[in-house]
Amino acid sequence: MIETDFVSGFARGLRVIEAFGESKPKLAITDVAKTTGLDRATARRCLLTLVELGYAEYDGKFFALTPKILRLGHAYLSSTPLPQIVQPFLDSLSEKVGQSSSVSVIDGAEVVYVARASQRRVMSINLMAGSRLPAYCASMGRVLLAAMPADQARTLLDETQRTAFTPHTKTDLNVLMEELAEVRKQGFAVIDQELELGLCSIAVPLEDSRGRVVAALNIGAPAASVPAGDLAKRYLDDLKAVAASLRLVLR
Amino acid sequence: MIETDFVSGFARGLRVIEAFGESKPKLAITDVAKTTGLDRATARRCLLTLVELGYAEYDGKFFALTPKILRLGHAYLSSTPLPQIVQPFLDSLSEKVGQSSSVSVIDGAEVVYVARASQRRVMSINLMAGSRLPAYCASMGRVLLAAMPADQARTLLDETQRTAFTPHTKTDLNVLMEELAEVRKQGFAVIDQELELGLCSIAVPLEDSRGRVVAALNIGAPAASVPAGDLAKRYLDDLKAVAASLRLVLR
DNA sequence: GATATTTGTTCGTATATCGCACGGATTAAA
DNA sequence: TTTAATCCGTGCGATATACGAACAAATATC
Repeated sequence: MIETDFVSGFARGLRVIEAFGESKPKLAITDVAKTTGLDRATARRCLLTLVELGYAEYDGKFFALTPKILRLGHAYLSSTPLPQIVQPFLDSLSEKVGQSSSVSVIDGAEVVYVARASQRRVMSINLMAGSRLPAYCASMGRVLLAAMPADQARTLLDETQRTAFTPHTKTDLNVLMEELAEVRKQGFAVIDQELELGLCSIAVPLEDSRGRVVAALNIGAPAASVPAGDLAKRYLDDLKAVAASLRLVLR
Repeated sequence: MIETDFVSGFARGLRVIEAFGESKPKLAITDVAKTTGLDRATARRCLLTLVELGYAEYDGKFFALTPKILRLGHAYLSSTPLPQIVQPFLDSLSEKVGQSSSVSVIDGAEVVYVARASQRRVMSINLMAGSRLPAYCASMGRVLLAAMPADQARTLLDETQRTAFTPHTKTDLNVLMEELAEVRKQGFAVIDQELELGLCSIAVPLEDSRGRVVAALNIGAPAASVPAGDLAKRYLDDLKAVAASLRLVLR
C-alpha cells in the first residue's frame, strides 16, 4: 500500500496554479511543464481543467489565471477568524500613529500578510493581504522566527536563499540567530532598512489566550521621518497594547 | 472518448478548498462531503492531500486551511498586471479626494476587489483584495454589468439571489435592467446606501487601449458627509481622469 | 528557403483513483 | 447504561488518468 490517501492529480493541479506566481501572467503549456516538472500532456490536462472551471483563460497559445482563482484564497481569509478580528485594531492603530500597520503569519520561510491598514505608501512594493516577504529580513518575520524552536528556525534560515536587498541586510546565519535570540529576549524586533532603503519597521508577537504566538503585528515607517532607533520609544507601547487586547480575543 | 482533457481529481480538490468559504474555519470530512457533493472517501482523500502539501491542517477531527492557500490567489495577484498597474493611481486618487477607492473585476454575479486604497473605514465589512460583493447592488457591479450584453446581464441577475440589504436596495429585475441602461448611457453608476446604510459610492468603467471594459473603479464615501447626489459633481472628473490615464496603460 | 528545434496534440496501456459497501469507533439520544 | 445514529477508515471492482512515444504544426536557425 503506497499512499492511497493522496490525490496526485489534485497536487499536480495546485503546482500548475502556483506556476503562475512571480510575475508570469501568461504561460504556454511548455512553460508550465518546465516550471512544474510535469509532463507536457499532464500540464495541458490540468490547464484545460482550469479553463473548463473558469479559473483560467486560454487564447489558443497562452494560459492566464482569472479572478476566480481568488476564491481559493478568499476561502481562507473569510474562514479564518484572524483577519476579521485584527482588522479593526489595525485600523485604529494605523490611524493613531499615522503609519502603515500589518498583521502576518508565517508560511515556510516567508511572512504572509493577512491584514493591513495602509497610510501613505512608502514602499516601492505593493503589500496587501496575501503578499509575501522573506522572513529573515522582515520585522514580523524575525518575531515569528524567534517564536519557534531555535533549531527549527536555524534549519529554515539555512535552507533559505538569503539575498542582501540593501547594504544593511543581515544574511549571515549566525548573525541572524543571535538577532533572533535578542528578539526573543526583548519581545520585539526592529528592522532598519534591511528590505528596502528608507524603510524601517518594528514588530511584536501576537499571542492567543493560551500564550502561543499565532501572528505578528508591525508598524512600518519611513526612515527619514522616524529613525530606527526611535521606533521602540515611539510605537512599542501602542503595539504592546494592541497585542494585549488581542490576547484576550484570540482563541 | 468523453472529455479526456479534464482532470476530475483536480476539479474535485478545488471544490473542497472552496467549501471552506463563508466563515467555516473548521470542517470535518462529512461536512466537506456534504457541501461539495463528493463522496466521503473522495473528500477525505482530497483533504489529506491538502494536509500532505501543507495547505491544510488536521487535528484528527477537523480540517482547517493554512495561509499557504493564499499562494494560490497570490499567483493571480502577482501575475496579473492589473493590480500592480492600478495601485499607484488608486493611492493618489484616494489621497486626493480623502475617500476610499477600489478597483474590481467581475466573476459571475460577484464583484471581486483586485486593488484598494482605503482611508478611514466607513463600512462595517472589511474589504480587501479578493473580497467579493454581489454585483447587483455595488456601484462597480452596476458598471460591469452595464458593460456586458443586456441579455447576458439579465440572465446573470435573474439567477442571482437578490437580497435587500437595506430599504434602499433595488432588487426588482426590471428596475435593475433600467438602471443598467441608464448607467450605460451616462457612463457611471451611483449607489445610495443599497449595500449598507450610510454608505454611498460612485464607479466608472476602466477600458483597455482597445476600448474593452476590463474593470471598474470606484470611490466610496459616508452618506453623511457626501450625499449620493453630490458624488458625481465631486468625484466624477477625478474618476474619469484616472480612467483616461489607465486606458493608455492597459494593454 | 531549407533544415533543425521546439511545441501542441493524440493514442495505447499500465496504473492510480472513484464510489460503494462494510465494520469499528465515536457521539447523541433515551 | 443502552440504544440509535453518525462518522470514520478501508478494501474491492470498475473506471478514469498519467506517462511516454510518436506525429504534426509552428517556430527558430542558418
